[in-house]
Amino acid sequence: MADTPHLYLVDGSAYIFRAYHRLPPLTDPEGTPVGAVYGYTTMLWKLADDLHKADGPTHLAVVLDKSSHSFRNEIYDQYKAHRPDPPEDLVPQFPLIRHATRAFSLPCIEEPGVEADDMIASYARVAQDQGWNVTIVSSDKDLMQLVGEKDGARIDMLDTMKNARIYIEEVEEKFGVPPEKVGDVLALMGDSVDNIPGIFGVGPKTASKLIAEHGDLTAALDAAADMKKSKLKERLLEHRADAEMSRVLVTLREDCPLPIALDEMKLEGVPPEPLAAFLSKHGFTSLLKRLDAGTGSPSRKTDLNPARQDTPGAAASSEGSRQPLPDFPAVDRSAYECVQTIERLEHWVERAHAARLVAVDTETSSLDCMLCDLVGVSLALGPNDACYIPLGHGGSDMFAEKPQQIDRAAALAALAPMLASEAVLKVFHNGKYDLNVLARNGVDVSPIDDTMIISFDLDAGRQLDGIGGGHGMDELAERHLGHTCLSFKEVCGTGRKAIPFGEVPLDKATEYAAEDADVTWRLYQHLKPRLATEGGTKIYERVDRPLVPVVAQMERHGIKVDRTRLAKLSEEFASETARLEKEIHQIAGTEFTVGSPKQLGDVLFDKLGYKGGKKGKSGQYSTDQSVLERLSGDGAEIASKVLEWRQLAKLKSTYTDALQEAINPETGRVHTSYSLVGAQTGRLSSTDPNLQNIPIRTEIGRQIRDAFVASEGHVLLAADYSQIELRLAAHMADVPSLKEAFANGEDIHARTATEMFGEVNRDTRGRAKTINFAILYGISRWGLAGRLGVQPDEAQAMIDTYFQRFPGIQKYIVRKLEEVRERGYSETLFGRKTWFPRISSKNQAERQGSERAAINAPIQGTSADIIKRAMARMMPALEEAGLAHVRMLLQVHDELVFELPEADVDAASAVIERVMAGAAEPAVRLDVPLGVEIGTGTSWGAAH
DNA sequence: CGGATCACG
DNA sequence: GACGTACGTGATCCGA
Repeated sequence: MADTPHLYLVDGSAYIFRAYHRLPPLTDPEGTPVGAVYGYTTMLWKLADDLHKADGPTHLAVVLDKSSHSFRNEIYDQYKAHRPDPPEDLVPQFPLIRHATRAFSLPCIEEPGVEADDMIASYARVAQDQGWNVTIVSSDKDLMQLVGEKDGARIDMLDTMKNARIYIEEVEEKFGVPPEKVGDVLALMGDSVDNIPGIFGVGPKTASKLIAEHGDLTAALDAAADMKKSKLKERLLEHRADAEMSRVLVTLREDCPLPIALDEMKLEGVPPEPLAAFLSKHGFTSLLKRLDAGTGSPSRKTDLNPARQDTPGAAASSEGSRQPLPDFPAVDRSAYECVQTIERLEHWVERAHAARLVAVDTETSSLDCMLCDLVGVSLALGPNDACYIPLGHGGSDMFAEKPQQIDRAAALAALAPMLASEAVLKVFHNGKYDLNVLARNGVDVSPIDDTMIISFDLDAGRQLDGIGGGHGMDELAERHLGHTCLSFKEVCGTGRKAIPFGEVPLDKATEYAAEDADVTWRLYQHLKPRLATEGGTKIYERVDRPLVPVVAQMERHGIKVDRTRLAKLSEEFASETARLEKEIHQIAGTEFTVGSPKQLGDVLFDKLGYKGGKKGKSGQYSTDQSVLERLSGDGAEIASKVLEWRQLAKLKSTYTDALQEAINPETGRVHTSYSLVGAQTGRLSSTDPNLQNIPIRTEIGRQIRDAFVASEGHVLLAADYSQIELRLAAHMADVPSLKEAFANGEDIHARTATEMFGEVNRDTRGRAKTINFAILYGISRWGLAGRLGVQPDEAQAMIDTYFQRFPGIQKYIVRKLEEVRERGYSETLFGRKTWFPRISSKNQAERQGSERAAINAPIQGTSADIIKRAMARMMPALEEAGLAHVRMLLQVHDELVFELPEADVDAASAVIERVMAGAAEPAVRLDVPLGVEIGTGTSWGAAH
């Protein structure tokens, strides 16, 4: 219905509180905190920009809380009584919210003595009664009471942070009752933030159950009398009055006087001048750019900007730390050159030498850099000053004429000296990929910089909800340059219609490929200076940058696997799983898919009637290992058979089958791909295939390690850091007794057991080990209790003892958390930052999760830094010792795997041990020695 | 495509 | 007995 008006009511006050806690603390050029305001501004922009879109606003108003006093205080003097003062750096942002609203020329409603919720309810109802649709921009649970439809006019809600519409189903999902009953549920459960009492001891679960069962609040309270004796019954009876008063407090007033008329909320367009002034005053440069670049302002009839997909969080986080941008012209793809003659190529190479800095990108026939063919190379020397050199286009149709392009070998020969020249810096985005492709084509590249890694070293962890915090080029272009890159899909299509890049016509290919180089060049100009101003230089230059060529080479080496052995294992696993499956079906008395947790749960707990089935939030019984082990312990034979089936099925599909598939036909080896930006803490991650999770913990799984073998005449050497994270914890938290234990080469878990329990035996050592790990991961009494199989208060006593024996640990945890809360990030000993945007979240689970991660990150991250430094130094050290032929193949977080001639084992072991043990120095002097354990064998399994 | 499960440090 | 319980990853399967 195009002509049905659609009113958007923005709950401004609630938004800024939420934005404040979810966005990083930014300041504008004058030093005023503006993080929440930035989020607010981007939200208004997006809303205003949706004018004329389906379901977008035709009318819009912002509603703010003017004062905290309302009719509710008359009813209940404790209403909102214990609310803490807003944080110091949020206070100056309140007036700015008004300024921002005015800058968009939007009406802003605030009435003394009336809460925003009531005002929103009143406007929503009036509009709905006129037949308008209404969207309330908020996620406040109180407002969910309003959701629904009347005479075809609909009220819904929009949570802009989650970009989610909230309609009847969503409300029912949250409360278990329809919107009109939400008030009854709220009245029972109360609200600690607003200090609404509800009924003590009743939370959302119980509340919604009671209302769903009895219909409404009064009925539920009445029913209490007939309940059987329980705590709940007592409480319902005793606190009935509280609940009834709460019911009034949570009821929204829908009859507030309306200060402005609905018609005045009509959204027609946003005049650009006041908005520009506001954006510029507060340093919101990316928005300002969009305003200038677009057709003027948001919500003009032409859709203003294609580059509007970043979330407030992501945009804000970079906005706040942004350098003033050199004034680059907008990307103009028509400016790019397609280089088709050797003369033109030589011209570009010459210019690259003169510029001494060139952004480079390669295009290939597939995403696997160990299998693909090189299809073209692009270069960029400045904004819009970029070219594409096609080298492998056409050819799928043998009869069609290939487009004109330089002979690949000739072109690479022309490029190679420049790519290898120490005098020309080559900038890539994810250079490891390009390095591998070029190396496979006989071209070495050095020196290089990498914008993906720079972004990671600056902004790891800064994203919220995994949105907008990645380090991919398209994402960074949006975030930092306000530019939308041509997508690969647009160029190559998708699904069955997809074509390889080599079949893309040259004009389109040039636009896509040269743009990538151009954007890389621009990102480099933007990100590189930030390293210096934001303290990222050390970690980038000393740790991550040198690692790129090293890891690239490891990937190219690959590792040999014994295909025959894997195939044999696959067969064994297959026949065993088949046998087990039959037995399982027999016991169950029905054929079902054993691999389906859902079906399995129904069989175990419904059909066979086993007790203790717990359903998770998906409404499905949990059938994980711990559950099955319990059932098996209780004598359920089917459970132990399923466990065995699962283990074998997992090993077969994930390892023995998949690893055979992963053997590269050209090299006969398996080449994983390491991500240098995969883990927030700075660890590497491994994919396609993941070689960092090859089984070792069970005997049957360990057979898979035996299939990783050395080539003829060689052995594999595995070098492990022993207990590196605990050693680092001892150093970083400065715990004398632990440091001493490591210095003396003691068994650290035994030492902990002595300190904690007074004696060492298998039991106390095991407990001590669990506690040691619990400390590294951030601890809760419940978590520890679960692991140790004791009661939470007993676990708490152990934690207390631990902290008493090692007071440095507790001080360290407190200090680190304070630091992260204040600065927003944690730091490793080598200066690697990990950001924790949720560290002060109001959501307890979210906040505590961040706290645990923040305690762990410096330790896990420092360990990652150390092994990375060892890796970067390893080959030069081996070469110096005349061991250049030793090949470093794998890294598994605290382990390095090498392949070498058997005769060199002793010499190489000495070098490897020395490099690994000394990897922290000289940058960091550790108070504990780094222990390294080395083993060798013809297989990886044997090397342990 | 998300959830459940399970492999590793 | 409200909330949800250890940190960091990636691959596979099922089922909507």
